[in-house]
Amino acid sequence: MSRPARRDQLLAAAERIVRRDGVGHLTLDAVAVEAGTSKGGLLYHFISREALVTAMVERHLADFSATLEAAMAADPEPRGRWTRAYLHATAPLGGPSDSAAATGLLAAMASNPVLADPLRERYAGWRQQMARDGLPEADAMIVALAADGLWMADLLGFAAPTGDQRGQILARLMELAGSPAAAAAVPPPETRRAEAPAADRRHSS
Amino acid sequence: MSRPARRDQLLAAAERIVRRDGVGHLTLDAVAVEAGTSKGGLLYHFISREALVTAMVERHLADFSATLEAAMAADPEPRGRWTRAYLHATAPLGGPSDSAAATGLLAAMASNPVLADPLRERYAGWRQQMARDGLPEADAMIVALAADGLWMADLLGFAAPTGDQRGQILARLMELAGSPAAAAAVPPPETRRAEAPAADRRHSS
DNA sequence: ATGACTGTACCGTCTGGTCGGTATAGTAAT
DNA sequence: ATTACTATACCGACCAGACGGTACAGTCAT
Repeated sequence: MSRPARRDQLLAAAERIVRRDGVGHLTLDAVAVEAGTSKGGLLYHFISREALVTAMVERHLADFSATLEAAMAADPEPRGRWTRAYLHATAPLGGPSDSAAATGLLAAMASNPVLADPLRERYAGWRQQMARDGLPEADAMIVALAADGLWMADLLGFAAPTGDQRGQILARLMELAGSPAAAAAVPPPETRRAEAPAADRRHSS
Repeated sequence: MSRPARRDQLLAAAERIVRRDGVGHLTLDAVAVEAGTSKGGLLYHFISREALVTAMVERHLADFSATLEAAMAADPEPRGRWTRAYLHATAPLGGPSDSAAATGLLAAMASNPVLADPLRERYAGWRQQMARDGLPEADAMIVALAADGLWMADLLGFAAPTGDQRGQILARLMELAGSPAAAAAVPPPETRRAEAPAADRRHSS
């Protein structure tokens, strides 16, 4: 198997473990078993546990950046474009993004907070971009912060709004982010009939 | 030393470790040393590591509830009172609450996500109260989510806005939460021409 | 003396990491 | 085609230390 493909498999296994069992269970053995390989095999691709966690952070960062830039490119209106893209990438309509999510961040914070530094730097950069987005600064920040809050609620299972309510919140945030279409994009509550109850995934363990 | 006082010291030590070194370093030995006692002494007060983490969660919950209720009692205007109190308790003006913070939540999520269930239940209850707060639901939710986002930024060190900018954001959130005073506190954008660059704002409340 | 509390030695288990070895594929000289 | 050699990918036994937890012997105010 090709080297990058194998690395991806291992990273995916690590993410699955964090999501399913919690950061505390992210051990080399567990990752190896989850990926269907051996600890030796795992350590061949990542020379240490720290290297694995670092790679998880990087992967998460790359995923997020890609989503962000795609959303930017798809938005014709320059004013508030960045803020809307951030909202879209952080808190998508359909609930928690099934992909990398924040497992890397969690893993980093648990073992060594310094490993999350690349993320912190990026974040600081994003904040600066947001200041030049043509929106009242407080409004843009509120949209970003609310997106973060929603993301956290998704991640931790803290009564994250779903379905109809989530749609309304996101529409209102889009409005704050200067989207003229947003107000019209979501019809008033009366028109919208009860949606599918948005994949209720209460994890038990 | 009295029993509850000692317990508090031990919990405080545990919190310090989580904040400083990350959840992964929250071991019985480390907590005992940090608190200036021995593992035996620690285990006398908390029969197991799990009991310690549970107590951390409970402490955090109690702290937060107390702050919340105090803010509620101090607010004469019923409309949006709850939302404003939540904002105040979650994201105080002066930056991250120096007290328990969320270390308990982090510790729980790392070792066993189920331990955070009491928090989840409370949270669900709060959300219900928010729905009966007399505010447009989406607005109330956005305030709460932004508060959560700010709290997270404080906790993880993710470019959390400080000083002047933080003040403006909180004022705008108060406005969204229906506070009539908030709108007056911060003049509209037109009036606010190029402001003094964050002249270290000492928190008044 | 009693009971609340603390210190210390220890146990079994788990964890990150090392290390010697194996299997396979490719290359190139004969 | 055979042989010899090399590089890559992977395996799994093993180790030293850390971990949660137990047992028990103090200590000290009442």
